[in-house]
Amino acid sequence: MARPVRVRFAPSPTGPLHIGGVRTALYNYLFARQQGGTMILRIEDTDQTRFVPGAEDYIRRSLAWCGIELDESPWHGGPHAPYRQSERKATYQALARQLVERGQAYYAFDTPAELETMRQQLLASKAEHTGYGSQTRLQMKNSLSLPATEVQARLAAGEPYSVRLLVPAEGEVVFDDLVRGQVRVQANTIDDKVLLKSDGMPTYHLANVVDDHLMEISHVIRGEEWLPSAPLHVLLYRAFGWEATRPQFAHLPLLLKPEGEGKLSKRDGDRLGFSVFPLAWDGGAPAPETDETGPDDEPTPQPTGRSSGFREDGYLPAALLNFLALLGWHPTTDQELLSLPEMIAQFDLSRIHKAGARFDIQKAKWFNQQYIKQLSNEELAQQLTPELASRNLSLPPAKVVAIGGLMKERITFVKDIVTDGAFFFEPPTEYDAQVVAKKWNADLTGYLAALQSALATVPQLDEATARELTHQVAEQRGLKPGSLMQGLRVALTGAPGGPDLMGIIAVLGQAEVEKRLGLALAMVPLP
RNA sequence: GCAGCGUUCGUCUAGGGGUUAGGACACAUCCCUUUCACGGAUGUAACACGGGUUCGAUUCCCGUACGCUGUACCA
Repeated sequence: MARPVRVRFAPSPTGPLHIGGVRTALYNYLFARQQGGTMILRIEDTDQTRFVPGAEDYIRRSLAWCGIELDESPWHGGPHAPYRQSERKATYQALARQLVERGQAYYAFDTPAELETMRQQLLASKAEHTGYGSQTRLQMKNSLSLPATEVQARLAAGEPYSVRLLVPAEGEVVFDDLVRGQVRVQANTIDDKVLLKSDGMPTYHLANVVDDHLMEISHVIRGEEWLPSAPLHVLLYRAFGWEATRPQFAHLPLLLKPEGEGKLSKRDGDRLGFSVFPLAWDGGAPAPETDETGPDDEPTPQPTGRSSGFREDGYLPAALLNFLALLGWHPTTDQELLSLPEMIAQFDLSRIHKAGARFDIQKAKWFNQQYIKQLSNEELAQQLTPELASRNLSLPPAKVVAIGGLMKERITFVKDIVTDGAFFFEPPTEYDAQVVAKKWNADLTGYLAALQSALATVPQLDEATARELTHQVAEQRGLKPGSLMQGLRVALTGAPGGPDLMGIIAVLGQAEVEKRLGLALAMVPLP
């Protein structure tokens, strides 16, 4: 029982890594780090027809961006290399053969067309069991139903065959899931699943069980979509005689659509305007999503091959991880802002929720806002600089830092500074109509004009002198500063609200303030 | 259809035989701010339904409904 914790994240390179996959990877990582265990990444690329170039590298870059570190992987290597299933083919074949020899599995010669025909017949006859199993296997073409000589002949002739698991006709499969507790299933409801495909590649079931065993995986933490096949996997461990070291299962709740029914899909992101991928993806057409090919589904729109990602949308990796971690798990306290080390310290498989979690992008935004607020002005400036550069805006570093400080508490994404704080970079093109109507009178224009000429009297315009000057000029004219400030703000920025006015003036600088005052004055519609 | 899993505010969730059922997002109001935001305070809002067990059930059991996942030589 006290065996070293070894967990794995095992994605298929069939397209960009889904955000649900990121959460699965995160939970594995949290558990591994907390237990002082090992985090392994294995590429499950046994379906050559769904292989997408670039997907594997996308997975690597995504996890790296998130800060999910791997101890063993195709890229890091490790004691159980290779970590790509396509490179482990011989192992699966040998083990599958072993199973056949021991009578735990058998050869099947049915063609896909024959299987389909049989399925239709069984469905039509309303048979109790429609799968390929104890009730039906003797009606099929396999080494159980065919004479041994014919089996040998077919094999010798090089006829394509698959290997299927011989599932016991009776009995119950029982196992403990760390999230769901005891799960029990009647063996006769489990199909004789294909283990080895006729192309010589293993199916997920075989490769997964074999690799988890060989790689000494202690805990299988994966999505709930695998729960129905877990009993089959238990049977496989049993057939191999690996029950004693079988990993413990933990099946995670699914990430659901924000509205409506079903798993979160790429379409939801497109429709509702958010990403479901960590990084932007432009590596060609993603493989069709398997969760969208059901017969009742509306036709899947042709994927554009291009999707935005959380990174490009402006999310900080720490915020994304925090948001994701709480979708299905909750610490013992009410604390919601959790750093990675805090999550590692508090993570607990037994506190994972059982029901699926709807994906609410609102909350993700809130997390991002919180994490931006925690950034120092310098850190924020560092993030802001490339954002500015991409829009051909350039400012002295000190001003970028100042702008960051001014805007930090009023943005959700760093790039919001460019839009919400556009006035930092160029004069307003229009002035808030309400304020103009209410506040732009002779008092104000006189004040603005006086302020404009007074600007030259101060050596430099920092926040303190700005405050001094703006108030002084008002008092000289017998006016209360308070009544003038919003007018001044609109004259300078065009907007009725925003960050501290004196801070804005300081960033703008003497020359720019004078220029904008002139601009505003020229606009004032006075009789 | 069959199998498995699930069901606490609109959403993420805490809790658990006796609670004013707690927190967060969102929403609303107020305070702070001569602005806006941040922050603070307050408010609206939930135990799917029906039986049982029990002095007492949202909590335990059974059933129903609903939902999800699976039911591929995809993962």
